[in-house]
Amino acid sequence: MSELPKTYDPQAIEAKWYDWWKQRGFFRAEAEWGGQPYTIVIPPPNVTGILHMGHALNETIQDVMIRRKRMQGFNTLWVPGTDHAGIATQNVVERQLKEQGKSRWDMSREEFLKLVWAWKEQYGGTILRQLEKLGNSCDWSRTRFTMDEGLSEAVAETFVRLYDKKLIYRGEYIINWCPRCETALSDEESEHTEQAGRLYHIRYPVKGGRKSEYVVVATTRPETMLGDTAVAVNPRDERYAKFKGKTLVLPILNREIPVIEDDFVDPKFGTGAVKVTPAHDPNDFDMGRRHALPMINVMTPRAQMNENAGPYQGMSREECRKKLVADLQAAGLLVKIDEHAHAVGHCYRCHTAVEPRLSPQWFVKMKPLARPAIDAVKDGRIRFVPERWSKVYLEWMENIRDWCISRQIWWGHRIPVFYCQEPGCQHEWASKTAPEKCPKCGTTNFKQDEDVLDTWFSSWLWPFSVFGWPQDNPDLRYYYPTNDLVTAPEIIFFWVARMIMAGLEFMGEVPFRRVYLHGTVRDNQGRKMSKSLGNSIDPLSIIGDFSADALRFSLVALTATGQDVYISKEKFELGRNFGTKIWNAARFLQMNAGEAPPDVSDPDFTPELLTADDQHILARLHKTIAACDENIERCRFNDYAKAIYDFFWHEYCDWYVEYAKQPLNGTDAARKAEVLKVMHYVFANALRLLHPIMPFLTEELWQGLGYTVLAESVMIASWPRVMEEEELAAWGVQPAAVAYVDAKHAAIGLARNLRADYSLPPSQAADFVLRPADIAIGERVRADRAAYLPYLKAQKLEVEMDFTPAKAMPSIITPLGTLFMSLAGHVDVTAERQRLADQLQKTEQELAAASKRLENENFVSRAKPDVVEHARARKRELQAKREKLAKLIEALTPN
RNA sequence: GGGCGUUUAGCUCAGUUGGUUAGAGCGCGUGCCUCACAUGCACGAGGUCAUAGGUUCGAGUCCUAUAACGCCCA
Repeated sequence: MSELPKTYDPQAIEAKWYDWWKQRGFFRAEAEWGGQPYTIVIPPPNVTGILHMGHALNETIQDVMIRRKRMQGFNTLWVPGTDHAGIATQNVVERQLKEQGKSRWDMSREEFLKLVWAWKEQYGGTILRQLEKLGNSCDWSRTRFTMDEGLSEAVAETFVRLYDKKLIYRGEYIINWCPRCETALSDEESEHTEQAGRLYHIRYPVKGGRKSEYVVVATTRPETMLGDTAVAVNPRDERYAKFKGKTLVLPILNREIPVIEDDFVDPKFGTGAVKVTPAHDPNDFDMGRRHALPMINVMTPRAQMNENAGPYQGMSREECRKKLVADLQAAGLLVKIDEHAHAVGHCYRCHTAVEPRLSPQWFVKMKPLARPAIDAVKDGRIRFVPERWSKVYLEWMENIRDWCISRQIWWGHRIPVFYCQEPGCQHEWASKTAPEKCPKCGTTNFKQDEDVLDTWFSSWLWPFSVFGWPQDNPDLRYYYPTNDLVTAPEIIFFWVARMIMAGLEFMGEVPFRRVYLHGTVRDNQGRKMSKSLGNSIDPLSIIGDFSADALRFSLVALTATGQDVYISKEKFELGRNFGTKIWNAARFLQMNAGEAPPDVSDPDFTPELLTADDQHILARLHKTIAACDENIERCRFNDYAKAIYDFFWHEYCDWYVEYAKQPLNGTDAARKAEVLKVMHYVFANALRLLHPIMPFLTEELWQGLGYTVLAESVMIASWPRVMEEEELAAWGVQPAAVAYVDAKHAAIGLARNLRADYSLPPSQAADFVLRPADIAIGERVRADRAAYLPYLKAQKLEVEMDFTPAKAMPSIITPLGTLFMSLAGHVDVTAERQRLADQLQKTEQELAAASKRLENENFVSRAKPDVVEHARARKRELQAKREKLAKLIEALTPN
């Protein structure tokens, strides 16, 4: 046991212990070890991702849960990994190609995928290495990637199962199309943002009518009119009754289109007449189907106008809008342009405005999958924390829409559907493995679907695919279902809901019991941290400046359950300062303990040797253990952090360590040994309570203070067990002694106030006399006298049952009795009398309020008995205080 | 348009089942280099708990309405 250095150097220490833990295999878990499992699967970060504060919070919370369960002796497994992030990863590699003046179309699919894999191998693990810096105790030997062989098999398996159950279908529908990524997106991947747009009012003349006969339609997207195949009005809208059955002439293209009637049209919006563009708007698409309208696509996949756009062919959608509006104006067909705010979908990966586009895509029929997943939450098999998120979940699930799972990119799981190319056969089938021939006609002339699957189609299998499903195996049986899922509310729909559906569909069992949704990490002004705003705080730079422990502690302490957290660099001083405090307390203990090995193995305190202060700190420790347990169980991680912070700093350091200095510097060897025993016991337990949130510092001190006699590492030491009052009493911890120390703290506080009232500098000693409230207290204080002196900055403290000051002395009423302060100089009697009179007045006010309450018949008869009793005791206390104050004032009053 | 959240000290936020005198960290003021710690110690100032009603013996806490801010969905 070498001496702890004067200052704590986290950088070297954190790396050292992390490597050691890993090398000792403490993060590992095996099903065959048995016991009760506790499992978490990591929300797999994007393989292109780098660590940000949101991860840091998310990961720290999981690590807190995992580390505590491990210490509690569960067979604890935390599975790490990444997802392949189809679009994002492909974008990264395509950007690289672009820098070389190339595109993926310059090479074969296979060559391109080789490049992506190479990129993944080289850079893809970045975020996982960053998680190690954070201290994550994941079982790295189980690291998974959604494109691994096993996980890919799971994807193919589920696809084929759903395909064969007719829950996956292909069809031509309006989907969200990203013209930059050139792929379909699911509804969830299209993020709506409110934008200042315009509402264009355009005249559509009636065919064969007079010049004054026309219908004015209002649209936010004039360029789509090139694909119009009807104009719709509400059947009950009398303004348009005369146009019923008429044909209009679409301006510019002169296409003849009918006026149709549809209940969908809101007569109050715009002019009450809407253009119908079935190939470019989901609502129009539905109308188009209802009225069997032609569907004309006017754009290319890159959102340029195509051959159906007539004179605008080749223009971008933006250019087309500009030119078209000018042309309409020139033709006198543009009535007006209104300002109009509307929501526009944007690609969640590249933020390009999404183009609703008609195209053949693959979909999962969600309603049948949703039903059991709704029940699982309704009947409590899965609980959300905070509970309110279950409403959000249920609302979405009840109105679920089919999931577009095909993506027109190359990086991802290729859709395992095959098409026979024989003219007479044309068979379509799904297969997990590469087929050799068409199962129907036997030809080898077939081809596989070109598209890949949405990344979330592999992520939704994560809680069981990581354990080797669809292969039955011991891991899967042992670790599934997992226990807790920790994630952010943004991905309830993307991921959480879908995992629940997949778990129930493929495993017949929920994937996890509880979902904890934490808030978003924001900057000091409440803005989301983003690259473009430049307001991000890099967790790694915080680790560099403060330590991973400081990062973890501060983040968790500042984040209330389920609420967003605002942070700035300075806020991490909270954790750093706390770490420093602990470090110094450890040094103090080590300095006093000397070379002797700590006696922590079996706390066998000698009741006669335990002072009230010893008993008090032991009682508080066990209260703190209970608080830590409860708060972690209930996902109140900030309260857990606060409980251990307050105990360590304010109970142990502020009070107990100060009390301990006297016996430690004294000559009573037995007392000294007993105090050291208490300190070690408290410290060894506090380190364990702290370990989940400050793993590195606690390990350094566990080793440094020699607690390895208990366990090789604090990581695998047993989690403290709460002792109830009776058990503590048997141990020598008496409630009366604990109450006495509470009163002592209050009395010392009041005495310090008194010193401050008289502006006594710390250097000036002042002696005190206590007139105790009763004989027993007097005895206690007399025996404990020495403990008061440093706090009171006093030479002596007398205890006199019937003390009457010979001359005027400042005094204060404390729970222990009346405390008098002797001053070297002259006391201003008038000022002292005024001081006491002020206190008397305040007491009178409180007493009046307390009395009034008790005089209320309704209160006495209706409030709970213990509340009434409490109020009575309070009143008696105030009465006694009033009497005492009155006497003190009387004593100062000249006759 | 529908839903959710937030509103408590100068700032950031706790306040759990309605019950004594509403708490913390930071910041601020005053005094301390007290032999573990100035990344520290002691003391202090600072609150009509967003507003208006209601329920109750009793409301920061429950109900209703309003306002402001934020988020999600359409």
